[in-house]
Amino acid sequence: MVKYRKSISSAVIRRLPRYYRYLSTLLDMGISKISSKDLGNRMGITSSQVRQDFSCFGGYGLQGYGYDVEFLHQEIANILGLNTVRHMIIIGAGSLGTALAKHKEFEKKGFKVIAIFDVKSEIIGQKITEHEIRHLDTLPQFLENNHVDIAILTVPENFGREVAAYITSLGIKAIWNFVPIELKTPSDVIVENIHLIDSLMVLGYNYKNNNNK
Amino acid sequence: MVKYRKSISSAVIRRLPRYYRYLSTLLDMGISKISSKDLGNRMGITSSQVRQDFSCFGGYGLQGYGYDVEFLHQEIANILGLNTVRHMIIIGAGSLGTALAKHKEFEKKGFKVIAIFDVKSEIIGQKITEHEIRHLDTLPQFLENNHVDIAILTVPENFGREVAAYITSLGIKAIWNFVPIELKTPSDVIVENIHLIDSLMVLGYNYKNNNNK
DNA sequence: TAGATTGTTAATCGATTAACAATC
DNA sequence: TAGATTGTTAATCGATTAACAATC
Repeated sequence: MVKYRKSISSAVIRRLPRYYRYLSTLLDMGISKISSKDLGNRMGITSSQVRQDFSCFGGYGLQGYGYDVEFLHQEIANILGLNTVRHMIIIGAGSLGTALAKHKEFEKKGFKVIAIFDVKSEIIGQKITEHEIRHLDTLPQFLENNHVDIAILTVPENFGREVAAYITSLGIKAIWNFVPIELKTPSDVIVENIHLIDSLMVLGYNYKNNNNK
Repeated sequence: MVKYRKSISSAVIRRLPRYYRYLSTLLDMGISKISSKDLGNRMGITSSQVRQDFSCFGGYGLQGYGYDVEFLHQEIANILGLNTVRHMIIIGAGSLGTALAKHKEFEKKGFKVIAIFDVKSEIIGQKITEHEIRHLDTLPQFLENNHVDIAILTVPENFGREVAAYITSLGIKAIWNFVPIELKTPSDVIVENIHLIDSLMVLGYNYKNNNNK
């Protein structure tokens, strides 16, 4: 079991999925051990950073040898909680919400969509994959009968704040927010933003200024 | 006209869309001037950072007064190039590609989808919004007749590398990549990643560890 | 003018990189 | 054992924050 008391910097945490992806690839390639130098080279980061990052969690390597790929892969999965199934609901069954509902990769990593909500009466009852779109008014009742870990917020911009306030009032503790606004939530509610337009603007800037490398 | 020689750090650039959003809101509220202190408070950052950021581009404020909201808003739009229309093509007409094609907010900020490509013969010719899905084989010809700034990559994971290599070989210089892989591209090709699963894993981690604030 | 607030320089903080003793 | 490579401490680098003279 992994032990660590000091909180890990978010810079390190944001690199973990990337390590995880590279390690998955190595596994697929049948590579069973790797050094920090080799992994760093593949990922375009320094070996120091690789070792520094992993040592945050207690050190998974063997001096003179390197890291066991399968073990390291599994440990990162543990740290990220990929072995626990997380139940997600989607709020907003527009094209983006629908696309996320149809995305198969999330469930493979333990993130399972269990229901979809909207408020447009015309679409209530329609099916997306195996889920009928439910009316948002039925969410309180749904939460009584189902455990929900994460709400995916894909509502139109002008409803973002209101809906976020509503779902947090019902006890939702984690929001994956696709609405291009900053949500103000109680401090025990985790928000992770995907601000598509921000990302596109940064791309546009770098394209214009050729700021790549 | 804005002048600056030294390249601006990417930390600053990534904050610009956020400033832009806040300034849009202020404009909507009819607020015409704002101090770095007030703006910082609203955004949850220090006034120092606000001033430091804007001073990278030459300083837009007036001592003793603050910043003119409309002017600042316009200047950030200029820096980000939002006044220039960028032509985008979508490669991969799955649910995610389709959702992005239907998204109306991009065009409002100058990012216009002009064509959609895929390779599945069953869907070639089908319409998404006003665009017929074209076969990827017709891309070279399309590029001869149309200016394209940005390619949005929404193909399945196993085709990501191949398709990226193909489109860069055809002269594409900017890729908005939704495929959960690292693209290796020539140094004059800009890549901006949206790694949905990475973001979700970070959310899962913070949810588990309640690492929010 | 006096008060407010900028732009900028200096100080601090945190993250990355380098170095190396420990050890497999 | 000798060579390789870790985990960790120290040095460097960059980004954020604080301070303040300039000035509207």
